[in-house]
Amino acid sequence: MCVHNGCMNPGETLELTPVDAEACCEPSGQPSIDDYEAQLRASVFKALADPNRLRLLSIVRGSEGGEACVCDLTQPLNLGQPTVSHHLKILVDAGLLHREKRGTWAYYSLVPGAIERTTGLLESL
Amino acid sequence: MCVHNGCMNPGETLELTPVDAEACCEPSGQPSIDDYEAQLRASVFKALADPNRLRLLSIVRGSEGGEACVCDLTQPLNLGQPTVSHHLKILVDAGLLHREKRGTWAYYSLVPGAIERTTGLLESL
DNA sequence: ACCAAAGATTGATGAACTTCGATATGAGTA
DNA sequence: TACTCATATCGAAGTTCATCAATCTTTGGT
Repeated sequence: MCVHNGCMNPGETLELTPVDAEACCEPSGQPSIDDYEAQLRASVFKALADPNRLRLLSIVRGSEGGEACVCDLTQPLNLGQPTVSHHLKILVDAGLLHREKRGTWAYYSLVPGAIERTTGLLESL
Repeated sequence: MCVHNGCMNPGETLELTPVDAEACCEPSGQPSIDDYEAQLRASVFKALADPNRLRLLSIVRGSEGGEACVCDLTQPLNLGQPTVSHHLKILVDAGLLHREKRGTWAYYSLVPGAIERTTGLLESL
C-alpha cells in the first residue's frame, strides 16, 4: 500500500496543508487544490462542457456590438427556444455571460475578463 | 421572427461561411465555430468538468517528478481504485495526461503544452 | 509454475444533464 | 383592457455520467 515512495514515514510528522489533511500518499510535492476549490472550478468547466453552449459563446462574441438576443441564437443552433434559454442561463450562472433586458428582448454579452479568469483556473491548477 | 436586425434581407445573397450554411439570423458579425469544432472542444472541457478530475490534474502536476501512480491518487481523493482509473482514462483520452507503465505501476504525468492548448480553445472562441 | 500486488475492465445503480412541449411572465401596442 | 411577441419556467422523457463491487490482466518475486 504505497510503500514504494516513502510515505507513511513514522519519524516525520509532515506539515499538513489545510488542503487534504487526511491524505498520506500524496507524493510530498506542491499542495493541490482542495475539494471545495475543485468544485468551484469544475462548475465553470461544466458550463463549457457542451457544444451548443460553446457555440453560443462563440456567436455572442462574434456578434456586432458583442451582444445577441435569444431570437438570434435559436436558429443557428437548430434548437428550441426554451433549450437556448436554458443554456444561456447556465452560462450566466457560471459568470461567463451577462444578461440585459431591453424592452421585450434579452441581450446577452460576454462578461469582460471572463475568458481570462477561466483560463486562469486552468493555469493555476 | 428576427426582423429587428435586418436578417432575411432578400436582395443580398450573403457569402455563407462553411460554418452554418443553414443559419440566417446570426447577426452578421464574425463567423462562429461550427458544430464539429464545438464538439471537439466540448469533449476537452467535459474532461475538466469534474472536481475529482481537476484534483487529479492538480496532484499530478504538483507531484515530485511531475508524475504520480494510481496508488498515490486514490487516498487523497477518497475514491475507489476503479473510479480513479476511470477518471485517469478520461484525462488521457482528452490529451491532458500521459500514461507510462513501469513495472507494476502506471505513472501519469501532464502532457507538455496541454494546459496551454486548452486555454487556446477558449481564447479562440 | 505459482502467488501476490497494481491497475484496468465490466456491469449495475442512482444522479445529473439535454431536450422538448406546454405554460407562465412581462413588455409593447391597439 | 385585450392582444401579441420575446423570453423564462415547468414537467417529462431519454441519455449520459460517477461510483462501486467484482473480476480480469499483467508484472515481479519465490
